[in-house]
Amino acid sequence: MFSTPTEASPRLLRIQEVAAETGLTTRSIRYYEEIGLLKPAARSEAAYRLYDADDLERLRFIRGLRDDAGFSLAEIGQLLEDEAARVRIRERFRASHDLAERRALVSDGIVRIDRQIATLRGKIERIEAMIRETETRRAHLQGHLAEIDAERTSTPAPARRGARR
Amino acid sequence: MFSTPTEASPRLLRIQEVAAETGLTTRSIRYYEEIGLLKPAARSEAAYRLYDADDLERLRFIRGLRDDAGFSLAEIGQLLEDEAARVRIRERFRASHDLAERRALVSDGIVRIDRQIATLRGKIERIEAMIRETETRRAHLQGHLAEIDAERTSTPAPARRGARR
DNA sequence: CTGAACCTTTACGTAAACGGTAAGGTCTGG
DNA sequence: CCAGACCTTACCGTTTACGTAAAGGTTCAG
Repeated sequence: MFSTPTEASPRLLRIQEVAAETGLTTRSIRYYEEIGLLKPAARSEAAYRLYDADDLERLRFIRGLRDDAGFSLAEIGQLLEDEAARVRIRERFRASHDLAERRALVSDGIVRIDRQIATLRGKIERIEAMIRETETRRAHLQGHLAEIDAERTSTPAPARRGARR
Repeated sequence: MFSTPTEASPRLLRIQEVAAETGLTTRSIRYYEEIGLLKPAARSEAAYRLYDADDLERLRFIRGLRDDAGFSLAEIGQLLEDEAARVRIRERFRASHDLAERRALVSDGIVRIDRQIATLRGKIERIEAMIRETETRRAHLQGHLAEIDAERTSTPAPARRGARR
């Protein structure tokens, strides 16, 4: 998001390279642009989409949220917030030589990242709650098993008609 | 899944009550049946779907997997495996008075639950990996911030033209 | 015994998240 | 200079996970 302007842009990738790099399809990448998840850093003279390292990172993050965390693209949009805002912020940062403003922009970025982390932690907690419930069911079955075993040791033969010792 | 036959079925619920109880819609519940996620424990004389406590539990679990964990219904189907198998197992359990067979069936149930827990843990690990990556990005921004602050203290005035001390 | 509130199946509609293809412009090696 | 491999927009098709409505049977309180 915030690359210092002293480090000149190393290289811009075209969509197919980005697809190979991120494991997404070109179609998905264009679709994500369509629904406002990200805009390529630039367009070539011939209107080719050109992506920078920030875009790559963002796309990998999107992919993780989709595949690993199981968020819908709508949720991802909320998590990453408005792409328009991102573009504005990025441009303001690159344009600004005012250290105070830069500091504020970077500081803001940290706040947003913290929100993302909190959201991910929330998801983990929900899944952990499910695990606890599942473990309760497991314990229940364990108890059941013990019960059966008790009955078996007291009446080891294939006992017909409930003999409780 | 394994309710002892001595405890008589307390009550069977119709689809709308189940919907209220689980927070699903009747449509979803019927749809889950359609794609083989669960079959109601019984049908009334008039072919009304009738659900027991096991079904409720399963539906709540499905809902958790869908909403909290973000699994697709296909993935949920795999996780819970074939509903046909579930029905078979349930019936074999209810029919069997052979303690050895019962024990085996219950024991099998525990194995399946353990697999479910492992899958959920896997999901948590993937999300934790994402958190770690996000924290790396956060650290990067933090560094950037410190850098700016260093520059600001060395040249407190709105310094034009990079003065590194 | 009737009407309101359930239920059934069947079927068509829809939003999300893409896949595929057409029609055309661009770029690069031989 | 041109073939092959890129890229563009545009549009239609598909799967998933339901929503919604139609046409009819069931249940129960009054």
